[in-house]
Formats: sequence, C-alpha cells, structure tokens
Amino acid sequence: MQSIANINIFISFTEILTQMKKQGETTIHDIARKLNIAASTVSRALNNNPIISEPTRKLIEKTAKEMGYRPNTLAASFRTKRTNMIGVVLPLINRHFFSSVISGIEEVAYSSGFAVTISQTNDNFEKEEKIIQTLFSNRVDGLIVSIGMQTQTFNHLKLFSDKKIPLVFFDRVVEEIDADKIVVDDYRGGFIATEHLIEHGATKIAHIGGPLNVKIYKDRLSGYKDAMNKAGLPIDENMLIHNSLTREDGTNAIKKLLLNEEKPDAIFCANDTTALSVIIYLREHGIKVPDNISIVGFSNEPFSELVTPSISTIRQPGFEMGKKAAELLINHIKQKEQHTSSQTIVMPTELIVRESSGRD
Amino acid sequence: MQSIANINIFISFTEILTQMKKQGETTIHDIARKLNIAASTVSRALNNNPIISEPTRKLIEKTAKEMGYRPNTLAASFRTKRTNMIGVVLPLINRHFFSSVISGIEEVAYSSGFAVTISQTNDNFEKEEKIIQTLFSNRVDGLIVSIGMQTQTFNHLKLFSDKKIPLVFFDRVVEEIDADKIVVDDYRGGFIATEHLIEHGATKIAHIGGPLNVKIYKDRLSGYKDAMNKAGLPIDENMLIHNSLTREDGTNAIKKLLLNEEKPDAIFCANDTTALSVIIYLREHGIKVPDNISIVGFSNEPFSELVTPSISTIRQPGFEMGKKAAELLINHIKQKEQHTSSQTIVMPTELIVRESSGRD
DNA sequence: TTGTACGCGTTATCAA
DNA sequence: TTGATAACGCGTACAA
Repeated sequence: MQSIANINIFISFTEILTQMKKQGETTIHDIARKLNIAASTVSRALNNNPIISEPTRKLIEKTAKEMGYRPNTLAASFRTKRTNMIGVVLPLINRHFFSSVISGIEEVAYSSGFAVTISQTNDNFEKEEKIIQTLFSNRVDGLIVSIGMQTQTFNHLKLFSDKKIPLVFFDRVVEEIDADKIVVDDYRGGFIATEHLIEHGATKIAHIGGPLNVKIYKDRLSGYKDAMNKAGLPIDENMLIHNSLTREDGTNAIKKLLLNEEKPDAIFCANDTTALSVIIYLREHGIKVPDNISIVGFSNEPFSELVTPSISTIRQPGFEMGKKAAELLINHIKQKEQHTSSQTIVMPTELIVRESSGRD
Repeated sequence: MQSIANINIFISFTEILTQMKKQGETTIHDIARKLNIAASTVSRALNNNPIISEPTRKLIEKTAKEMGYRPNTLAASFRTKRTNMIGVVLPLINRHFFSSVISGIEEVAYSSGFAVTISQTNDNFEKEEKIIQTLFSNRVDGLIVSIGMQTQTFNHLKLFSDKKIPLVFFDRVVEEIDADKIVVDDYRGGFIATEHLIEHGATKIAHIGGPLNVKIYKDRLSGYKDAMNKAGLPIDENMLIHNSLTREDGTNAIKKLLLNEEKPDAIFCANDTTALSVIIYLREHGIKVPDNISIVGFSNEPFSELVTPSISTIRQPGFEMGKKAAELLINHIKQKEQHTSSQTIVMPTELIVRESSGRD
C-alpha cells in the first residue's frame, strides 16, 4: 500500500518537473528518464530501428503516446540535414493547370512521406528570387519550379543546381540549367491548333503569344509558324502579338489586330485567358465567333467549356505532370549519390474542339 | 611580394579546408575564423544587432557575401523556436475564393517577413489531421485554417489552441474552439439571395446546401429560412437537400428536386459549383433558366459570370479576408504574451444579380 | 563593443 | 541490444 502511494507521488512529481521545465513539450529525454533508459534508445525505437527489441519498442511507443510526445521535426531536420519537405514554386496557384499540377505533386509526395510547401511568384521576379532564397535557407530537400514570365536570369536557381539539390522544372522550364524537366509538347500543341484552324478554312491566322524568353511560348509560336508554312500560308508580322497573356493583354491584342489593314479570320491564343477576353470583346462588338473569326486557346482551363461560345483549346495533363515531377524529384532525393544525367519528359498535348472554332 | 603570396596561400588553404569539411556550406564560424573574431559577433552583425559597431558590421557583411554565406534557418529556428513560417490549411486551392484568400495572406505575410506554407486537405479528414500534425511538428509559428466538410472532431486543432499557438479560422470555422475567426455574413448572404428570388416572383424555392456540421452552411440555410418566413412562404422539407456541393452532387440534387410532386420555381445553391451543374442539367433538359427556374449561387467564382446564363451569386471578399486573417495571426504571434480575447470578424456579403435570376 | 560558454532536441558513432 | 557522448549551427546570458 505504502509503496504504491510512493510510486504515485514519484510519478506526479516528475510530471510536475517536466511541465515546469518544458512548457508542455515532451522530448525523448523525458521519456528516457521516465523509463530509466537512454535517450538514444528512445530515438531508435520511435524511428522503428530494427535493432531495438520488440518489447522495449512497444513500451517506449506506449509511454510516448501517454506522455503526449510529439517529435520535434525541426531538431531532427537540423541534425540530419533532411527536412522531408519539397518546395513548389509557380507563378499562380489560381489557375486550373497549376493547381492540377500541385494536386499531382501532393499525391505522390504525401504517399512518400514528404511535405509540400507551395509558393506563388505572381510572375514577379523579385518575389521569385526571395521565395527561392527562403526555401533554400529552410533547407527543402528539393524544388519543383515553373518560372515567371519576367525571369531572365537564373542565379537564384543555380543556387540549387550548383549545390546538387534536386531540382525539377515543369512547364516553364529553364533551358540553361541542367535539371530534369517535365513539359508538354508545346510545339506540337501550337502546330495542331493552327492546322485545325487552317483545315476549317482560315488563311489569315493571328497569334497572341507570351514572352519569347519563355520556352513554351517560343515553341507554341514555332508550331504555329510551321503549320502556316506547311500550308503555304504567309506569316504576317502584324498578325503576331506578344504580351503577358493576362485578360487585359488579350483585350488590347484583339483591339490592335482589328486595326490591321487585313483582319484575321482566326486567332491562335497561347492561353485560354486571352482567348476568353478576345471572345468577350468580339461578342461585345458584334463580331461572330466562329463565323467571322475562329479561336483556339491553350490549357483547357475549366471556364473554356463553360463560356459561350465554348473555347477550342489544347489539353495539358497537369495532374500527371505533377505526379511525374514529384516522382522524379523524390527519386533524386533518395539516391542522391549517383547523379543520373538529367532527362526531359515530354507529355502529349491534345486538341479539344469546341464551338469557338466551329464545332458542329 | 612574398607576404602577399603567403596571404594568398593562406586564404586558399582555409577555403579548401572549409570546402572539405562542410561540403560547401559556409557558417558563421567560418566567417569568424576568417576574420579572427567570435562567432557571436558575426551572428549579431548579421542580425543587425545595433550593439555591433558600424565598421565591424560592414566588414562582416562584406565577408559573408564574399564567402557565399547563407543563413541556416533550420538551425536558427531550432534555437529560437520560431520558424517565421505560417501554415495555411484549406480544403482546395483550386477555387477562386480560396486562392484569393491565399493571395491576401501572402501579401501580408511576406511584407512582415513570414513565409507561408500552403496545404490542401481535399475535404479529407485524415489528410487534414496529418497535415496539421506535420505543421505542428515543423513548428509553424501560427496557423490559418478553413476546415473540411467531413471534419467533426477537433483534437488536431486543439493541439494548437491548447498550446497557445496562434490560430485563426476563416470561412469554415470551428465554433467549439476559442480562436480568431474571419467569416462572411453567411446568414445575410442566404437571406438576401432568397429574398431576391422571392422579389422576382418565386414562391417554391429549393435550397441545395452543404453539411450542417459546417457553420457557414447552417447559416446560409438560416438566412434562407428566415427570408421564406418573412415572406410568409412555407418551407417544404422536400425542397431542402444537403450534400458536399460538388459538381456531381449538384446534378444529383436537381434530378431529385425535379422528381418532387411540386417542382421548384427557384433554387438557392450554397455554392457556385452546384449552381453551375444545375444550370447545365436544366439546359440539357430544355428547362429555361431563369424563365422556368431561377438560380442564385454563392461565392462569385469567376466562371459564374462566364457561363450562359451567367449566375447570380453572393460575393465574398476573399482577398480581404486573407489579409485580415494574416494580420490577426501575425499580431498574435508578435505579442504572444497578452492573450487578448479572441474576436470574430464578419465581412459583408453582396448580391450580384446576373442572368440566372432574371437580370434584364 | 566584443568574447566565452552553453544549450536547444535529435541522431550518429562508438563502446559496452 | 542498449548506453554514453558528441555533434549539428545558431542565439544569448554573462563576463570582460
């Protein structure tokens, strides 16, 4: 009887001590002290190190749970130099394509025990630099990046590639840096979009494209040009406009195109956002789509099938790209030693024909 | 001449040592050694501690830059127990409302020197639990949360509130937990939406709502009921449907409503997604919106103004909510001592009338 | 104004 | 199989 009472007193006393000292955070040392074993044993048990005997492991796990132990990832990361965290940096999360990519990344990452931290640059170079610096300082294990439209220098990204921290680009990639890349076949996307317009009888096809320092827009333009050439159609410089592809840019672009001597009878837009603003502008000015002007966009944003007329576009498999990017990155993280030569994965693009280019 | 050579040799020697030892990561100790000063001085200088004299600070900053020093945030966070990181947990980033909130949070956070880590739960309770555990283990300084539809227990969130780690809810809040909350006036939103339908002559108004364990959906329903009562209209239980408000749920809901003896002449949908699927379903079945059935949605997703007919809806100021949430959270983080009693901020809702409810 | 010495919680190395 | 101890990089009393 008495000894039991003593034990109880002892237990509550240590508990009070623990609470006083740590402000509520139990550490492996607290567990070790309570069980009269070494902290290293606790650490090993909690990390499922097979060297620990089954009974001790059970006991430690039980005690840890009772004491409300929560591992301090910060301390562990500090010690091991591995954070189990991967950074995702992209221009804008509020785009269906990008958030699909994120979902793909997350699916793979979570099932592999990695956390994901997402940041958006808003296509602002300074913000992109700062975010990537922060991510580096936070010692993410790897980075998945789609660069901004303004980005023309890459020192902030070389920080990662130089230090051999795994880096994977997707969509808007940096050609100058040796790293894995996941892209869609933008060239072919541009080609089939333009060819489709030609097949529907268009001859004066304009192109609203993005900045040419970004590879995807260069490729989409090349596809457009080759399709035009193949059909023997001339390429009129007045029919080519390059901007940042915002809603406003689209409106300005169509205004400008309509001022041309020769008006376009079709437009291949490098994204759905500009396709949308073009359609809205034309609708407001009584120009019929697709009867007077046919339109094809790019990316298959959800709104493209909802607007009237619905927008013909090029599908990009965002979710799959995200999954692939995460798989590649995590592979690299896990087998850091053998730096396998970097690869570029090209995913297929697909034309979706809707009303804006004359689906019957 | 000779001494200069010596210096050069000395410099490159230490550099080789550094590289050999650290695999390329310069620490404050390396800087200290190079300058023959104490590491603590370097630390203080780099943290702009005013106690350091101007010349030493300049010198240290210059040397740090030359040596390519990058602070190890992990070590600093571990030491100070502050990560300068705030976690954002929400159901789905791919919703305009949510990504607007994120942008608002980011704007405030970045300008206050906080990084933001975003995670989506996909309305999956297990994922939400795991994410929040991870965020806790990673010792984020604070958390901004909008809970999932399935979430009915809150131990994972109490983890934060119990330990007095700043916590702010937005939109889908937890009433049972004492924390700051940012919501819109969902009750009034439901009320004005319904009243608007009544004013346009509807008398048999259905409601497609979310799960009632989530306060916002309860409030929107209350608003609906009170508007009906005020107009002396009966509330028919067959006109009330509750589900998870996905696109598919919306289709199922309208199917069910059309099976009723008494068909609705208007529907107040608790989000735009269900409003959209209802409209598409009705269009496909030759039922005219708004002539036969008027529709009002909720949230003002971008597609709601693009679809034909465009969707009348309730605007929620997502960006402002995000800013406010971040401000509140960061305030709490900075003055952790005085636990000011928690407040609930209610932002206004606004009706946007479009074609689906008979705008002329 | 600067230096000394210590500790944060964990993992890794070595010894028992 | 377990224990003792050092180390990770930084910030901070305290001393000088």
